[in-house]
Order: sequence, then C-alpha cells, then structure tokens
Amino acid sequence: MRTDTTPGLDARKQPRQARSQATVDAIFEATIQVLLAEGLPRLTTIRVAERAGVSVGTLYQYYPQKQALLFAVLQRHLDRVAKTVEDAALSVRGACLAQMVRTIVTAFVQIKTENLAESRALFAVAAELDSREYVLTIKERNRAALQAMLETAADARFDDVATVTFMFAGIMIGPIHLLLEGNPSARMLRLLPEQLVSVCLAWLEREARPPLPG
Amino acid sequence: MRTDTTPGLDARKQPRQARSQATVDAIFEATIQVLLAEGLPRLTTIRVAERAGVSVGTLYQYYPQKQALLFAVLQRHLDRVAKTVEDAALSVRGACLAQMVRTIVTAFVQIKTENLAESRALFAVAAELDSREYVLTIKERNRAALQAMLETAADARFDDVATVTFMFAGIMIGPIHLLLEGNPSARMLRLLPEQLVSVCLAWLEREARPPLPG
Amino acid sequence: MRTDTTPGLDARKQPRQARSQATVDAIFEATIQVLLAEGLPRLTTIRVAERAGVSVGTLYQYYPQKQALLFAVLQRHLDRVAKTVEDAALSVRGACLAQMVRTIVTAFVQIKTENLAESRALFAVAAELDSREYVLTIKERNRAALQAMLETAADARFDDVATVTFMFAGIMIGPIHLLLEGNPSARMLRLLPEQLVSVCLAWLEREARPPLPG
Amino acid sequence: MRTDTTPGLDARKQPRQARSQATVDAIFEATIQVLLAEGLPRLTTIRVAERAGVSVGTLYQYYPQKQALLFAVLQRHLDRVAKTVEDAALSVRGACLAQMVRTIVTAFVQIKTENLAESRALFAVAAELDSREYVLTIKERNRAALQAMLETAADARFDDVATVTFMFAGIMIGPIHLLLEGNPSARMLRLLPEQLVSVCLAWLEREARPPLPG
DNA sequence: CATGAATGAGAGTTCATTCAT
DNA sequence: GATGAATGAACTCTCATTCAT
Repeated sequence: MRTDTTPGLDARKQPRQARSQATVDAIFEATIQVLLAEGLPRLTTIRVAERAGVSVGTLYQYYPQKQALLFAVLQRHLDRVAKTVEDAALSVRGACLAQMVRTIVTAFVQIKTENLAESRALFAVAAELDSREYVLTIKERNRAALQAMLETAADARFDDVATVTFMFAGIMIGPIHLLLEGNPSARMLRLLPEQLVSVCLAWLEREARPPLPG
Repeated sequence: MRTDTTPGLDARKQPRQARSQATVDAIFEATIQVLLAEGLPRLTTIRVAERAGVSVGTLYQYYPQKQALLFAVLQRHLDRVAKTVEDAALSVRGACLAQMVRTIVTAFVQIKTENLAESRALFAVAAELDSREYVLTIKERNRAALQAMLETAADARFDDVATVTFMFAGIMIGPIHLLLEGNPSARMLRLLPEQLVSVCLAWLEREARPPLPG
Repeated sequence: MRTDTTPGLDARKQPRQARSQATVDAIFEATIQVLLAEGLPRLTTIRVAERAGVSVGTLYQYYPQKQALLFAVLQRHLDRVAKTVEDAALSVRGACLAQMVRTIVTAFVQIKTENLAESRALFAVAAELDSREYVLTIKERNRAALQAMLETAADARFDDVATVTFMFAGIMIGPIHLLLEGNPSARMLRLLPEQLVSVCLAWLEREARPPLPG
Repeated sequence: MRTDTTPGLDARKQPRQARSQATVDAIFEATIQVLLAEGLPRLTTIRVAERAGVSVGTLYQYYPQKQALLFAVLQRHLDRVAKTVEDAALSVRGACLAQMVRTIVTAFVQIKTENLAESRALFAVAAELDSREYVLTIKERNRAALQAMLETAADARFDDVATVTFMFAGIMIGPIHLLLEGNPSARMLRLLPEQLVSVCLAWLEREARPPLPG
C-alpha cells in the first residue's frame, strides 16, 4: 500500500503557546464530536472548525494537515490507554499473581468499556491513517508494563516471561473485544471479569515456577 | 453517527448474465488489488474500473454504488471465513475435546494467517461501511458452529454451553489477533498453535463435567 | 441560444414497416408514461425502452436520437390538437357566429381539459427541444382554420379578418390557460365555457358588419 | 411525477457577507447569460461559474444545488413581474374603469415585451423545476392586486368580483402570449394595446353595475 | 432484425487548502 | 493571529449511443 502519499506525512505540531491551549482543546473535542456524530467520511476540516467555534484558517495554524489532526486525536486516545495500563501494572508490583490479574483485568475492562463509541470511531481513524507504527509502539508499552509487573510477582517465576506476557495479554483482550464488538448484554458484562480472572490466573499459574526462595 | 445517508444503501445487483460473469470477477479482483496497492482512501471507482480493464459505466452496471462494491467484497471475505470455521467444526463432531480444540485452532490460525494483507485492508472497509450488522451475523454463525460442535463432545458436558463457547472463541482469537496486528516473528507463529491448544483445552476441561454415561 | 448543437438535429424516421408499427406504438406510449411518471429529467432512453418492453437497440432503430423520439411525441400531440380544431371549425362552416363560437369554445375546453397532465409534461419537452418552429406551424394551422370558418359566417363580415381571428383565439385561450395553470376548481370549470362564449361573441359581434345581402 | 428526488429541495442561502455580494451578483448575471446563450440543457454549474469569473466551489458556497440557483433566478424574475403589476394596480385605485384598464394593459404589455428572451428562457426553467407552487403564489399576488383595484372603481360595482377579475386577467393575457409566442410583427404590437383595452373594457362594463350613489 | 453489455464524456458536488483582508 | 471567501482537483454517478453477438 502506498504510504508515501502525503508530503510531510504526519508532521504535526504541538500547541505552541500556552494561552492558545483552549483553542487546541476545542478543536480536539470538536473532532471527536464530529467523528461520533457524523462518522469519519463526513468529518471535514470545515465541520470540525465550525463545531470548535473557530475558523478553518485557525484550525490549520495548529494542524497543518487534516491527517495531523486525526493523528493527534488518535494519539491522545492511545496514550491514555497505555497510561492506564502502566499505572495499574505499577500499582501491583511485588504483589501475588492473583492480585495482579484481578487488578489488570479490572483496568482493561474499565478502559475498553467506558468510551466504547469513541474507541470504535477511532478505530476507523486508525485504519485509514497509516498509524500502524504508532499503535505498535503503544502495544509495546503495554506489553513492557505487564512483563515488568509479572517479573516482580511475589509467588512466581517464569522461564519465558515474554511469551507468557504475550499470551496473558491475548487471552485477556480476546473475550473483551469479542464482547464489545457484539451488542454486549448486561449479564455477560457482569460475568466477564470473573471469567477472565479465572482463565488468566489458571494460565499464569500453569506456566509459573515457584519463586526463588529468599 | 449518521447512517441513513445513503438512499438504497447496499442495494447491489448480482451478475445477470452468465457471459458477463467474467466482467464481474474482474471488477472484484481489481477492487482487492486496488485496496492492497493503494489503500482505501485512494480506492476510487475509476481506479477500480481501470485496473479491471472496463469502463466506469460498466462497473456501475453491476455495483450501482461504490459502497455496494465494497460491501460485496467484504461479504465474500467474511463468508469464506465463516464457511471454513463451519467446515472445521462439522468435521470433528462427536470427537473428544482435545481433538476438537486442535482442529479448530489450526483452522483459525490458517484463515487468519493466509490472507493477512487482504484481511487488514478489509478491516478498514468494514470500519467505513456500516457493516456491523453483517459482521455480527458472521460472528453468530461462527459461534453457533462452535457451540454445536462442543455439544457433541464425546468426553464432556457443559452447564452453560453458551458462555463456554464465548470464552473459548475469545481466548483463541485474542492471541491470534495480537500476534497478527504486530509484526509476527516466525518463532511466535510456530509456537502459537500449541500454546493456544493448551489454554483452550485447559479452560474447556475446567468447565466440563463428565459426560452422561451411556 | 445555440440551436446548431445536434448534428442531424431532428432527423426522425417514420416507422418503416407496417408490421413493426406495434413496436413504435409501444415506444410512443412508454415515452409518455415515463414522462408522466418520472418527469423529463429522468426520461432516459433505457427507461423508455424498458417500459416499452424492447431493448435500447431496438428503440434506436426507430428513433436514432433521443430528441427525435421526444420530437415525435410532441408532434403527435400537437397534430391531434390541430386536427380537433380543424374538424370543429369545418363542422360549422356557414353557421351563425353564435353557433361558431359555442362549438369552437367547447372544442378548445375539451382538448385542453382532457389530457391535462400530458399537456403539461409535453410543455417541458417543447421548452427543451427547439420546437418553436413546429409549434408555430400548428398555431398557424389553427389560425387558418378559425379564419376560414369566420369568413363563412352567415350573419357577419369582417374588415380585418386576420386581426379579428387573432383576438378571438387569444381571448378564448387566455382564460383557459389561466385556469388550467392553477388548480382549477370544479365551479370555475363549469362556469368557464359560458363566460368564454360570452366574451368571444361580444367581441366578434362588435367587430362584425352586416353580411352582404344575397 | 417524482418530485421528492432532491433532499433539501430548494434550500438556498442568501449572500452572507456584504463584501461578497458582488460574487453573488456575478453568478446571477452569469446564469441568465448562459441560459440565453446556450439554453437550459447546456446550462451547467461549471459554465455558469466560468462566465461569472469564479470557481465552481464558490458558486456552491452560495447555491448549494444547481436547482437552488435556477430557482433563485426564476424567483427574482417572477417577483419583478408581480411588483410591476401591483404598482400599476395601486396607482389607479379609485379611478374609473377606462383608466384602470388602460394602465394595466400598458403595464402588462410592457413587462412581457421588454425581457422577451429572458422570459422565454425562464419558462423552460419553470417547466423543469418543480416551481408550480411558487408560480401560483405569484399569480395569486397578481390576481389579488387586480381585484383590489377593481373594487375601488369609481364608476362600477361587481357582483362576483373574483370571477370578473379572473376573466379580465385571462382576456388580457391571452392575446399577449399568443403574440409573443409567435414572431410578433411590429404592426400587431402597435395595434395590440388598443384592442386589448377595447375587449377588456367592453367585458368589464358589461359585467358592471352602476356604483352605489354617494 | 433484436439484444443489452460496454463505453466514456461530462454532469453535479465536495473538501483540503490557501491567502488577502 | 484570526478569518472565511475562494480555489480547483478529484470524486461519484448518469446516460446517450454503439456494436458484437
């Protein structure tokens, strides 16, 4: 697929002046609102500017290309997700596996659940932009956070932590996505965390070796 | 999100005459090629027609709207996936759990692996089209096939087959997607099936009750 | 306005073979039906052919250009109108003015009333085609018929028959059109003929001189 | 006939900024020029924009649909006609019938004569657009103006003013149209007003009753 | 003769982007 | 800096017309 199309690709600028932060925020919010209200194909710079209450010209002062704007929105979303995971992982360092799994599962279900519509909309954005690279970066951050966490488990050691982490993440995320992509029933949403904790813990304990004494 | 935009939505026509089947096929192939070579945003009816070696007018005789064309392509892809799963599930009816899991996991990894580029491209298509409904239909077909299979297991009975099936599917699909969304290393691809069989089987056995005697 | 646009302008052909007259008639009817059902902008050769139950190719054998088809339809309509007027005028030769006016008014109201929708639709056709010339021919036929009639009036002679005829026609047609262009009320339609006879007769008698004795 | 085709039908915007009024005017003028020079079928948005010296995009900023543009042009024309009639009718309130008829006939001949080409072109526009409703509005304005005028006649009262007004308008307009639709000879154009005054006045006097004394 | 698949110019319309004010 | 009128390339879609079968 052609990826060299855009000259200056994702050349995005950060808000330069602190006092114009409000404008940037407004544009940001407007973008997501338009995305949710109209869908990606109808998301135009003019529409975003209108909803943000600024002129197109102004918008272009901060995001010199439409893609830059979209990329920025996507980026913020992904960063928040990564941050949440990292925080959760950090908060249970040194705990036992059970504790870890419970915390992480809760955090994941939480993020995925709360901004469902936004996530879906941004999914289309990620598919259209050539954002694979950035998405991979985020995934790697998540993976690293989980692995670092697992390595501090009070009650287990792993021979191949990388693989264990990978499977852990996969097993946890699979059912969540499956559920969210459908029309999640309340019952299933209620049952899910418990079941997830169950599988993940089972898997981790199966792969775990007793911790080194001392 | 506005979804009522298109009057006559996905009103697509089937090829009417046998002799013009070639044209339809050419358009189909061209669509996928353009999708892969240029990406969705650059997929225009003119480009597809050009690559198919027909005129735009001809293209519109078969797919009276661009969306209809994309939808048809997406549909064929999803149908093939569903068919593969159904076939696999049918082929192991009455077998033991271990056999079932091994067959299904192999089939899944197979489908997801072989047309990776096409799948990714169609993902963007699915995101842009309002194809959720159809995707759900396919998911349901898959779920039904798996559940029907599990119900015939020679060595197990389940109290809540629906939930078990759901978790089974989720657990299996999670790591596959996780791997494919990254840049799958050969080693991981090799390890994956075995690991998947491991987790899935563990989970199913955990939830299983001994089969009714006789 | 450019009128030289079409090479071969209104080069229309008459049905060549008696046995294919049915086809021509079908096309004819179909044209009017499409015109009424869809409007001129949506009248396409394919749609007409479909409704006529023939293929486009066949249609083009009889009307080698879309305009030719439209022109033919318009022509037939106008010819019928002219014929009706001529017949009416002929039938009262030698009668008294009162008789003449009554007959002609009745005939006019009749033609204009009966195919109102068709007339309106053909109006758009006439406006789009460059049919002024032909319309003028028809008007002249009507005028000639009326004038010839008036010249045989048993109870009147006119100094300037041409002008009298012109005013007679104008006076009669004005209110009719005015009524039909609006949403004619039943009451008005009932009153109209009587009133028209009234004005026209009054005018003609005012302009008339006693007939030459003998 | 399908009239529901256009979503947002004649949704047209008025020029928003004073400084861009020039642009709107240019587009307006260009539309009429193209209409006269090329005819309705060749009137395309691109051609109008070109002649107006603006880009298509600009044109669409003011008239978001081609029909909106045409409708606006038609509207202005009709409004002018109605205004002229109303002014004439107002100016002779309270006068005698003869005076009224002379004034109105003069006004009508005047309007119809001066922009003959424009009127003809707009006729085609009216036929293609679904403008019947608006045309009826204008007709009603004219009718109301005439009726109001007649009711103030110094030397006459009418039993059924509505019908009288209707016939008056019809009688007057019939010969005018008849003449203009042909190739009006200078002689006829000269004679016309006098003849019209004659018929109309005759008719009105015939229907009139003496005014109430005092 | 009839068919209808194929053509392709050209229509209406949108929208990212620029730049004079 | 902010504005929004102006741009014009590019897109989707239509339809009169042709011609191999």
